[in-house]
Amino acid sequence: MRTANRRPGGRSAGVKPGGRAAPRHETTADRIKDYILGEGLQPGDLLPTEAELCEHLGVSRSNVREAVRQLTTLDIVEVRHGHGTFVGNMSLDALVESLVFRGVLVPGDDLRALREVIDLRLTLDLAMAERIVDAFRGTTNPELHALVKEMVAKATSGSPFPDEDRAFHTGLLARLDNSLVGQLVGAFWDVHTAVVPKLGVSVAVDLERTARAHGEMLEAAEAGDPERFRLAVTTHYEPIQRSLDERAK
Amino acid sequence: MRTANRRPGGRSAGVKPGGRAAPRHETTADRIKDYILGEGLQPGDLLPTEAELCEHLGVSRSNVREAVRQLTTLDIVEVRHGHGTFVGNMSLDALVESLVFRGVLVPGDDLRALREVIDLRLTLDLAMAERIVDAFRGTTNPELHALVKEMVAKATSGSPFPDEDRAFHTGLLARLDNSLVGQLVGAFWDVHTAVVPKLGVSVAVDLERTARAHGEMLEAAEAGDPERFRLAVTTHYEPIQRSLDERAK
DNA sequence: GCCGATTTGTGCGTATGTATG
DNA sequence: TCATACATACGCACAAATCGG
Repeated sequence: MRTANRRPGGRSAGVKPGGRAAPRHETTADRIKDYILGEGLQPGDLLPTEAELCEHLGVSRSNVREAVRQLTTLDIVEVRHGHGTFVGNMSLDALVESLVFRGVLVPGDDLRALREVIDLRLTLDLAMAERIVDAFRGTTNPELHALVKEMVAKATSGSPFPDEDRAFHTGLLARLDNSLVGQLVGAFWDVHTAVVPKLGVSVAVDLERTARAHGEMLEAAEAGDPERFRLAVTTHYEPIQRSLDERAK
Repeated sequence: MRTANRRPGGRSAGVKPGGRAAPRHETTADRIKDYILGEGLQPGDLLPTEAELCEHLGVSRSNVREAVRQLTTLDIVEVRHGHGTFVGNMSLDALVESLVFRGVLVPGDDLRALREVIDLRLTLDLAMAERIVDAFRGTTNPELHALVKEMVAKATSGSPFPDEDRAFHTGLLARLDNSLVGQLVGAFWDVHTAVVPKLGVSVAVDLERTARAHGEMLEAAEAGDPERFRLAVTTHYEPIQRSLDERAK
């Protein structure tokens, strides 16, 4: 089922072909986006104050505030209290927040959304295996090895290592010519870490095995062996998937 | 005109451990989300009016409106003018809008974001090949065949077929046990169709070849042949990818 | 088809907290 | 410390849209 009449890309004019009227704050948001594009502003650049935007766009403060709020949600703009409004970094935080809420909303199967997210991470890691090993073949990556070492150390002491885990996976995908994949996987990882505590479930995993699988992935990539890399990826996801499967039934 | 101005003598919530203050509308949005979860509301259910939310949450209407605007952007709630506020259908429209804007923002390489999106669609279609053919093996799917027929007919007459194309791909992935994949691919498709006109590029593709590749994908899936399916997928994306590569040069 | 009740959309004035100089 | 600029927040009045009688 698809959302019938929605206009994801936005529109500069106030009406759409169907004849339906668009709320003013929607068009105001689009006009602010057009302003950013027209001025060629980049992430971090300063935007006009709300008052200036009101005058420039000919709308009220309430209107620009709601438009700015919408753009803030999408990380297209970023507001700092008492300082000003800036162009945002275009992160995928909106996707994260959306998926997190859906993950805790689904009533019947609490873990379905979480399983789907992890399944998608596994799928992408496997699908990118060739490209990753091609990018890492014959290279040395001290920063990634340091992350693995840190993860192993924390695993042996029984403490989790969420930050290193995320940095490792995004570090692997950062070498690709497709930056969207890395950002998506990072977003899915954020969904994972945000949903788990909200569900009140303790997903116990084999920390040491997970940590060592990271090292195996990195070595396989540097050795240029796609098959070994895929095997390490599968091993890496085994603990968390088994933990979820046990809880599901 | 002094009216009841609540004094924040005791802040109930709104401060984060770091000491930094959290904007009120952020906490208001979270409280609305908590209300939805607490009441067990499902997509389409009616929410209290803005006035009732103001009273219930103890904040002003402006604040409620900004919070609702944020939730509207994420498709967590849906507002209908003069009717009411409802729980949204949790689509990935926010992701679409975010990616579309980023796609047109990148200054140097206009088509990079578009190429990444299409590359990701291709990757997901290929990665899901086994599961798709497993789901379709030995089945008959008149509605998908009808879509293919429609696409071929439009292709021979020289007209594009965006709606049928999208419906076909999401229809294939709808059979999977992972609904997130289908929604993601649909979102990427929307990004594609929204970005192309904004960039002012006419991505000329071989319509007939694309249309026939859809039929080949469906038949391969029904025949239970993953390799044939993957080949059809690759053929399907060839025209658009070549068109993009030529433009990128 | 009109009317009125309900609900969201918009504009405006004002007060407050915060960062900068 | 004070002054200025700005974002944040509140409250009200009116406009526009929707639905039911």
